Amino acid sequence: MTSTDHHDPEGRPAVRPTRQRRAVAAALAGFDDFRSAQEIHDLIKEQGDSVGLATVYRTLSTLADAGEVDMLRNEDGEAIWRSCSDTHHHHLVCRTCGATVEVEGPAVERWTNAIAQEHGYADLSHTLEIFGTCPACR
Amino acid sequence: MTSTDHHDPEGRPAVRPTRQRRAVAAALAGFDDFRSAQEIHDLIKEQGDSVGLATVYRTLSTLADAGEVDMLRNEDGEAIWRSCSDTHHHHLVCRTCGATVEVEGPAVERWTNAIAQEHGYADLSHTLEIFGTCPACR
DNA sequence: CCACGTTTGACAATGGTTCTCAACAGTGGT
DNA sequence: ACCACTGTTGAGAACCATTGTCAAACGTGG
Repeated sequence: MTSTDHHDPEGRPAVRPTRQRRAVAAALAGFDDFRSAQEIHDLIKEQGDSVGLATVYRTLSTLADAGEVDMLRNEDGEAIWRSCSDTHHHHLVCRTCGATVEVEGPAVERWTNAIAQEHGYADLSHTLEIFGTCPACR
Repeated sequence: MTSTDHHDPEGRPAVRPTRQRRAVAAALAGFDDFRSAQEIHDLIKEQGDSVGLATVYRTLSTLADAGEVDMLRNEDGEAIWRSCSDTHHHHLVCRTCGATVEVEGPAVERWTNAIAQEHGYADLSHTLEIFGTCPACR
């Protein structure tokens, strides 16, 4: 590795700050519930920007890999996204309006780890999402 | 409602025992991990039967509504199915071979209910699935 | 055996997501 | 400022799981 490569000291490939990525970030900053990629794409359009749908998907995936956004699936299996805090947590999502409460469950984390170890499973991941109807939509 | 309608006393529409539904049930009896609708469709073909893919989907949905099979989504958002016991439970699923352990989590159930009530959410449902690598695939 | 409502299957249609690939745009060096 | 080098983008095609359509086939109770 020489001084001419475009990687940072940790070896990650360079990520360029483009107009499109800024637009996606701006859109993400504009809501705090979960939205689909298409909805985010529409939001960007409403903000006067123009970013291709494929780019929205690419950017969201990248951000999710970097841990900067949460991606989860609604009851239909569609991916929905939002920017998130950096601690591991779960969500209580309103089925009707999408209002989201971020919840932590240390007890749950411990429980899943215990169960998995008990059965010899390694390299764990888990999903825990609660769907319901929020007070405003009742 | 007269004696001529084809509904049972509870008002549920009649469900007819057809060759196709028997074939799906037979296929479901043949494995105890989670399979996609397409895989189940293939299994039926291997068993010498022939059932349309749309019918497989319809039958699986019906069985899921009736609580006779579990449907959940893998990490790609695809629906996967298997016959299940009748109590509410969660799953520890091997990412590689699909081996599944059915686990109960009364503590988790209580926790989700408490969290939801605390925030005023009603009409709850929740998903909790653990993915990992089983001992055999390690 | 009949009449009626249910179920099925072949195929089209949907819809979310990813792929393709040529045009474009940051970057670091000169 | 200019260049060469790559990472990035966009339009649209391609994918693929899932659902809709509708006429033909089937199970049921009478």
